[in-house]
Amino acid sequence: MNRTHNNNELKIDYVNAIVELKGWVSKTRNLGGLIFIDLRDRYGITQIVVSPENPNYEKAKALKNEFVVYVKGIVVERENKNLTIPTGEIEILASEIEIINEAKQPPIIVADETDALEDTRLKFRYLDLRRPVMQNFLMTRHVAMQSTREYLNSHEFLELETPILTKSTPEGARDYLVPSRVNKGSFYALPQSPQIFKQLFMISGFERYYQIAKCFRDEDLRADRQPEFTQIDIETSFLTQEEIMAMTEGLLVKVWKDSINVEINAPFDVLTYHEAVNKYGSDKPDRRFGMLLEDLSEVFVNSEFSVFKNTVTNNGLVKAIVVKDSADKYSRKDITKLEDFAKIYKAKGLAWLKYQDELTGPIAKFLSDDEKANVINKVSLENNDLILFVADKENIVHNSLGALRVHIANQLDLINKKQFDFCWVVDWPLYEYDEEEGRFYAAHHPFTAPKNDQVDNMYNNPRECIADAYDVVCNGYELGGGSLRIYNQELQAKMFEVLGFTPEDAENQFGFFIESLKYGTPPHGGIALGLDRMIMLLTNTTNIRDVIAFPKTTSAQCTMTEAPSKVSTDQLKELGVKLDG
RNA sequence: GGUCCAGUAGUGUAGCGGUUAACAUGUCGGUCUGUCACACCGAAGAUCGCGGGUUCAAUUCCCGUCUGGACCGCCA
Repeated sequence: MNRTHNNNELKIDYVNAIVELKGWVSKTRNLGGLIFIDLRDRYGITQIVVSPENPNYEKAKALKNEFVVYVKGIVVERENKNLTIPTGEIEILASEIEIINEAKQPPIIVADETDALEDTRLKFRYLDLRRPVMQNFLMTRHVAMQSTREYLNSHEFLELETPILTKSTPEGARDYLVPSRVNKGSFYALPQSPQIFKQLFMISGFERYYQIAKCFRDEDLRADRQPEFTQIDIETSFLTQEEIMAMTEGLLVKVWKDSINVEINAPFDVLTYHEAVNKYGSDKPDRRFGMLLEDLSEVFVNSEFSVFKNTVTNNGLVKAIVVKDSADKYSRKDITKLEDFAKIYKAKGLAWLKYQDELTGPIAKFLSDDEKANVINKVSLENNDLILFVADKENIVHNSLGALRVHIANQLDLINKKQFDFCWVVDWPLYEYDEEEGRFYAAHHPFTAPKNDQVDNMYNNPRECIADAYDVVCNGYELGGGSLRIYNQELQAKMFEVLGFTPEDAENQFGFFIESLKYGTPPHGGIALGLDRMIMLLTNTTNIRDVIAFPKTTSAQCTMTEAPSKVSTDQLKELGVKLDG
């Protein structure tokens, strides 16, 4: 009782073959006399037909959705063909039907167009994953992973593993902690990324490493963020930034080709961090549409309009985006909604003008004729354009206008959803300054090297110091990021010093690593690509849960297993852990 | 930590200060030999998330809470 074919295999040239199939009952259509059964497996659907004179007729009548069945029969050409499925020209005249297993009525419709909400789908994920769309997402994931391995293997990379139980570090995301039974009071941390280990592989002389690595970060979730996620983690010795970027491009070209048969063009455009932020208001710009940020600060230095003028004189910026040919599409009420949207990003307000023969809008009366002419000129305003201004501190201007730009592009359907726009964002600042804590943080991570000519800036002028760091961006998603690493022990120690570590702190947290740098460390660098986001792009979904087999909800729970869950007091006692209340 | 949206038969939605709580789909029964979202006829199926309050009366209004989702903060 084995199967001879899968349910997507049998075409017109199999007519008269005796075949045996297995699968799930996807749908039955009982016409009173004739019964049609759609038999589904992961490959596709085959139609079974049973007529009243067939000895299996009663059995066929009893079949319900999601029963697992075995069918033996002869392939025949259909009277009425269904050309929308690959097997639609044939059907199986059943000579034997065996119910392998029955099924309860499923809580969700097992078909591409399910009617269930995500809540229900996640609770019955094993049924949700029977749906062909979901199977395709995970199959694409499989192909992308194998394609990645093929590419990296053929470029002399070694797939090496690193520990899941490792050491907590204070920098970066919150750690998931695992109590140690053998060492009561001590904790392992799950890795946020294998960063230090992959650098140690370089020190060990492996030269080219990769790992499809699970990473864990105990931070709040988003549509594109899960607490455990997968990175394609790569590290190389002796390569330049340009070489690493070219290698990454080659990988992405192959993955896109193998997974969805799309040719993407390499090399990708390269933007500096400053260009990206200034033009797009984002360090991960979506370049599939225009509406770039325009700096109009100079126009308003001496303006009568005090809101703009004061912002400029207080080191803020006045920037704007122009929504082409859309003044008539946005009512005052609509613009108020846009303003509310901008306020989410801390903008104090959203000023606007419409150009309909002349500039109109609430702020028009505050602007001189010169200023109006300057605005029109500077951003090449045309009739029926809408211009939206944010005047604020630099990062607020960029954040709010950057988000608004994407928001409006979605509203007006300006984005070609079939397009893949890749670019690199390079020359990142080495540090970020935290106003509240009055200290510098590593913008990337504390092992990122400053550019060669920036070593002095590292401690003399940290705000301006540029790193050898690069992000690869696709359609507004940060697909991956990497850097050349510090391979000089003194420089690494200096880095910790600028970050506010005492020598003792540095020794406690990273002593083994600083020590390792002393034994002949090759220049090295790498990149990590977010596999889940990559699959989102490949499958054109906007929900990371769709491309992860068993994901968590936004409150970091699994509704199916109900993890996380309480544990027994015995278990806690064994670990030496006491609960607070 | 914060803001916003949602929670009503198995599933997805509608609805309303007083209802026999509606529709679709699924389920069950019936008719039907070429369907492929089969069609048609009929039936069953609801603690209106949970707790409290207002009211003569709450599924409906208010407060709290839980769950799901989107976003801000957070994510070296």
